[in-house]
Amino acid sequence: MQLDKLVGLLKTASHPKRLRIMALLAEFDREVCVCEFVDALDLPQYQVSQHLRELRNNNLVEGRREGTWVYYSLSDDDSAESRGLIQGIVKHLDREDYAKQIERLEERFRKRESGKCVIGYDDKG
Amino acid sequence: MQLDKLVGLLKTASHPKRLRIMALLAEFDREVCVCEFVDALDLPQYQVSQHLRELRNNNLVEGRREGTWVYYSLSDDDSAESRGLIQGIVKHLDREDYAKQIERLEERFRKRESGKCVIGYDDKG
DNA sequence: TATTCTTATGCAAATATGTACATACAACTA
DNA sequence: TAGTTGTATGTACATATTTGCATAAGAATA
Repeated sequence: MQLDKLVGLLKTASHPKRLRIMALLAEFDREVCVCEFVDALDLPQYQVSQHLRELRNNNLVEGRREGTWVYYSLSDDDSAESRGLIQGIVKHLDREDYAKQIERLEERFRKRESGKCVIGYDDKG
Repeated sequence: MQLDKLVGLLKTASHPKRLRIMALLAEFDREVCVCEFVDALDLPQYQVSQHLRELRNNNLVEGRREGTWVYYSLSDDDSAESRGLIQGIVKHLDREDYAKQIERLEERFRKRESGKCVIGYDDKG
């Protein structure tokens, strides 16, 4: 990987909220809806979108719109190499450190219907 | 690893100069003198010291003074876990991206006497 | 002690990043 | 078309990081 790209990846990953977003995506290896992140991470919607934009701009995640909802997953377009590195990084994160987030995300997954997200988020103001 | 610690590690690593310093340390798995870094990286001395301080503060490297000279190596005091992560990160760096630095460092190693650094650095102003 | 060499640090200016808010955009539904 | 809900973005402000420079501190040697 080129120096600049590796630096960009690390810089993007080195933020507590973004790291958790990536950890959740890696943990479940499954598409997650924006509103599910809002509830799981307990963040205002604009923050989730901002961090996802940052991750998108650095090719770490990709979004797929389905109607009103947008589902995110770890990027596939990008090299398998950077995906491997991401997995290698987030696996070092203590599970206790985001156990609550995992739990809340699972709770949200249970509320899906036919695998689709059907409810929004609690407004955090 | 705790969230904050992991974030700190990534943040510290996500700088082109520091990443190269760590890559060189990992590449040779050997103590490197400050003045050797100055020549290998072609950076002013104060910058090398500043980055090494940053790396030290985050427990990524440790310095050992021997007379006037100070030798740095990847931290051992710290958990083997973070050392493994560092190795995992720098191995993703294209060798071409710092081949020149490797070459210049090897050149400096050849100038050692009894394994000790005996010359200073070219002043970069 | 004075000098020289290697390394470290404090400070200020420039640059980048994070955060909050308002608001825009997109898609569905009535 | 208007209203509603989910998502995205632009802007402004606060905060952090980077950089360059001057200079200090540590250690050897004359």
